[in-house]
Amino acid sequence: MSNPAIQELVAKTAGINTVARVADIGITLLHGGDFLFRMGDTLEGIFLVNAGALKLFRTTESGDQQINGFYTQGDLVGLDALDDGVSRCEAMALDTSSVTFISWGSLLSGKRGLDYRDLLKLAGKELNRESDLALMLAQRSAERRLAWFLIEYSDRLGERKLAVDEFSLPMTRTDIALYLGLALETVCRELARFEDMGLISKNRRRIRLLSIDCLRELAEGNEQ
Amino acid sequence: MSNPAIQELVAKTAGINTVARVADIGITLLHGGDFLFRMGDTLEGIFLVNAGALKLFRTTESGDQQINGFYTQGDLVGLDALDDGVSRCEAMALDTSSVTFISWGSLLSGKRGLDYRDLLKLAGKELNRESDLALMLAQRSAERRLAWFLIEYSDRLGERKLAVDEFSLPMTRTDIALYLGLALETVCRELARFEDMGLISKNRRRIRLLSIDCLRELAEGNEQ
DNA sequence: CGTGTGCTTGAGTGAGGTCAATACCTGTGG
DNA sequence: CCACAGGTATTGACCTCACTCAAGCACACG
Repeated sequence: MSNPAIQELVAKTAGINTVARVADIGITLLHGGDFLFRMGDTLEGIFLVNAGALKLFRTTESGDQQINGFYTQGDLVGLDALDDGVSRCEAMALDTSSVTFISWGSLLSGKRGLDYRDLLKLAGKELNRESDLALMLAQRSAERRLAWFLIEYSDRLGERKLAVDEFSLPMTRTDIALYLGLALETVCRELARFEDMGLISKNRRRIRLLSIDCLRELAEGNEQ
Repeated sequence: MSNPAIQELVAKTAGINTVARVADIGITLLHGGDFLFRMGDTLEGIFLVNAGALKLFRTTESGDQQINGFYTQGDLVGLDALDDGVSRCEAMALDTSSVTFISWGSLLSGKRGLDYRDLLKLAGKELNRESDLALMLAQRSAERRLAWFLIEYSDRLGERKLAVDEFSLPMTRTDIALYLGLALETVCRELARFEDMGLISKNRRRIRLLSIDCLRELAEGNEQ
């Protein structure tokens, strides 16, 4: 998140994550499995993730779920209710997480140094993110999808100045599979293949990228 | 060209169809295959589609393209540049089409009775649309994707008070395939199967939906 | 008329899904 | 400290659906 106003906001709220809910500043603490909001909820603002990780997903009538994205520190969640104020998604904590609620009013009052232009930019970023996901899902190869997933995750860590080549994934293999539109077994197998090829090493959620360049090539669909 | 609305439009704008953009009225006339904008173009506003049809797509480095959506009369195109003003997509006319350019300034000046809230709502709508697409692409079944495509197209015609059960598709089978992440042959075969099942009748681009309810069931993933 | 572009249909194949068995890791209670 | 349970991850065997390659058809246009 390159916006300095948001960076400042993250900095200000760092370290308050032991309080369950601090009404005056709008901080909420969630545990793994807790919902931040459900489908059909009316959202009066957006949530800034201070720590932890959330997944945003939709459930179809036939019961299967599609994960729209994973959100970690510095990300803003809740833009999907921009249309009519009602969320069509559910947001669930993957882990112990802390989020700050920011009402539309407060966001646009100028007190935070943000205006509707920034909000529009954020919406544009989110739009591009969804569009990227759709682009990827339309490519069939499981290898490519998974390489893309790892690279995207790594890149987003890089934006936060965290290590890009070694990290712990906050989500289960099932979540990855739902995100990428694959079977969970395929995710396991593909990861195992990457390990055999010397591209990564892994131990459960702990991942080390041994050849980011090569993974990036795979993600972009270039042969070799 | 049998569509009377388009014929009228062509008559009205006769003689200016070699001009890429008529600045004073902001109307652009496009022919099938013309680009409205390309990847990397800076967009100073959005485009309202008056008539015809456009496809919005992205091309990857490896050359394959993913179609993000089809836009017809009443749709707004160009929100994908909301982030930094630069489009990551290409917009191409599928057919003889007319679009009106609306600059950000003019859009937000209030002259058109719109403000940034409306724009945010539009962005939200677009976000949901992309999200729907991603949701669908993550479902593997070709049958379901195609049923969803037909229903979505029909619903959008309904929003414009047009016939929902009989229409001409403006795009080729290849475009449908790229949109849905399928092979073009699969699109043909699946359509043929729908015809065998008595759900539709078709003749090239001309489609008649014989059982919308049944198609909707298929699209939503409910069995039978 | 031929030629091009888009559409349809067939045959064969392989990537990825499904089902099933096993291993691993963490927490709980005896 | 060990036994057990439940959630998570891995691996194997099998099979299906959709992709690829290929050929033929239909319509539009010069």
